[in-house]
Amino acid sequence: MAKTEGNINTWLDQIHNKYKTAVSVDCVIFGYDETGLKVLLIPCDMPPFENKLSLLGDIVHPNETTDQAAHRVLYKRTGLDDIYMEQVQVFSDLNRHPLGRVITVSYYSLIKINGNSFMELKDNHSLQWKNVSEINELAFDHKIIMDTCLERLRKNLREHPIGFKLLPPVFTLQQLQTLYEMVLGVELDKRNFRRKLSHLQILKPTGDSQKDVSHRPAKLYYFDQMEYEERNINGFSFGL
Amino acid sequence: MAKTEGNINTWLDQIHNKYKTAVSVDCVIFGYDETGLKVLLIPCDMPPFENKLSLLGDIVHPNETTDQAAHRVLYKRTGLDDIYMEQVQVFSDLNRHPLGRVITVSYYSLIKINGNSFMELKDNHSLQWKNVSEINELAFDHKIIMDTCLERLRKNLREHPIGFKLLPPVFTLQQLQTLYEMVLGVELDKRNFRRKLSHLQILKPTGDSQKDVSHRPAKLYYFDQMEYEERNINGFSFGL
DNA sequence: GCAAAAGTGTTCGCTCTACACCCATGG
DNA sequence: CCATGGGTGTAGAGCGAACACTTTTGC
Repeated sequence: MAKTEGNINTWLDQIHNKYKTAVSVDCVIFGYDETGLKVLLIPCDMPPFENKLSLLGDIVHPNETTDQAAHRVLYKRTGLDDIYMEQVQVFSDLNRHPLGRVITVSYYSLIKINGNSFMELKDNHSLQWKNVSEINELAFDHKIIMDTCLERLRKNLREHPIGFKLLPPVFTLQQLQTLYEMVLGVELDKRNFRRKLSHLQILKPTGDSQKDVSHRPAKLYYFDQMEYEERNINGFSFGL
Repeated sequence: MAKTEGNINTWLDQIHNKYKTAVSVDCVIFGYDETGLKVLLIPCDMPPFENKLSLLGDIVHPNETTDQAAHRVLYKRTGLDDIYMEQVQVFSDLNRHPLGRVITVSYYSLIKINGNSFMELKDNHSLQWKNVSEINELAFDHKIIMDTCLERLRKNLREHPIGFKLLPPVFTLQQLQTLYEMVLGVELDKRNFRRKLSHLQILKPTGDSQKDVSHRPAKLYYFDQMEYEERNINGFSFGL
């Protein structure tokens, strides 16, 4: 795009001087294990929040979109790319950041805690997974951001097949049901849950079963993305 | 919030110098009349888009949130406040604005075209309503923004009772049905539509009927917001 | 053989869908 | 009395909810 006329070209300069605003992204990185839904947090070193935890975020660089910034933050901290991410909402309260005007774009992402060894790979000595239910306060307005993203996650979990993104590539039906129950905070009927999934035809058995369990071993399944996309051109509802 | 340490305080200054970014809002203002769903547009005077129409937008001021900026834009152009508005999505492509980096937050709002006399009241000589179906291109990336907001509107129209916000305060069931059909692009069964609304119990008859029509006059209804809020603590689906 | 979790069918009520005729008014 | 849109009921199919017992494995 051409930057043409000089007098128009002063426009952005004026804006930068008059309206000093920084733009950041904040990532609510959800993970899941058998103890519940977790969020990846880091200690905050900025006054007055020195003793609080905060979400992972950064200023948006001049040569990247906010989506790219969010992926960059995630990659830098975890070494993971190709991760499901969704833009949620802008937070722009005037005093949300102690150092001045920072408008932030929030994202949530879903990653598999187990099966990813990033915990050892990156400079994440201070990163920690914290159970969502145990998070009472965070630095800045990050608690509100987290709650907003959690609501969005719950809504999307009911409308789209994204729950699998929190589980290992191969899982049992019971694991999947427990995930839904924990994230949505509801109890589900085992038979109804299985019938619904079986009807959707988006899970495929691997042929394998659990090993080394002291009870009847459960069959293992994987989510068939191709099958889903062919079958659900116009989306569907989980209706859970 | 305290701006404390000097060395930390330089942080935002550095950011402003290094990451020159402006933040704007763009409003997709939907209106509706019997000819269809419309969007309020204004001619663009910025090269290279001089002959195109654009959405209504503005830079976010230092003393306002993006929500407030969106309401300000709407009020300044139409004289209307207390209007339904919803934040939709951030657009941040690097070259979306010819004068430099402008990250924009998109909103849509719903207003009643008839029954509002703002067309004469404000400096809107150049504002125009344009049918959504007739909009093929807009300045900047505004067509994409409009399409995104339209999708969001359609989704919300199915999940929440917001259709009334596009109609006069008092309307017939046929008007309401036609609105749904036009915005969603589907045909609805008259009897099923009426049964569903009657079951929801959120429309109340005014007791009046249409006047001066050369056929049986239709009863007039209004949307009872209070009734809805009491009845639907956890929301509901229109399921259309 | 016992503990522990896996796996499996049926009934009931509700909601969605499809569909056709009489009614009230103005001219 | 005719033209125009307003207004109404019913039957069938599909979906969600509730509910209990048998199976397979490890120890």
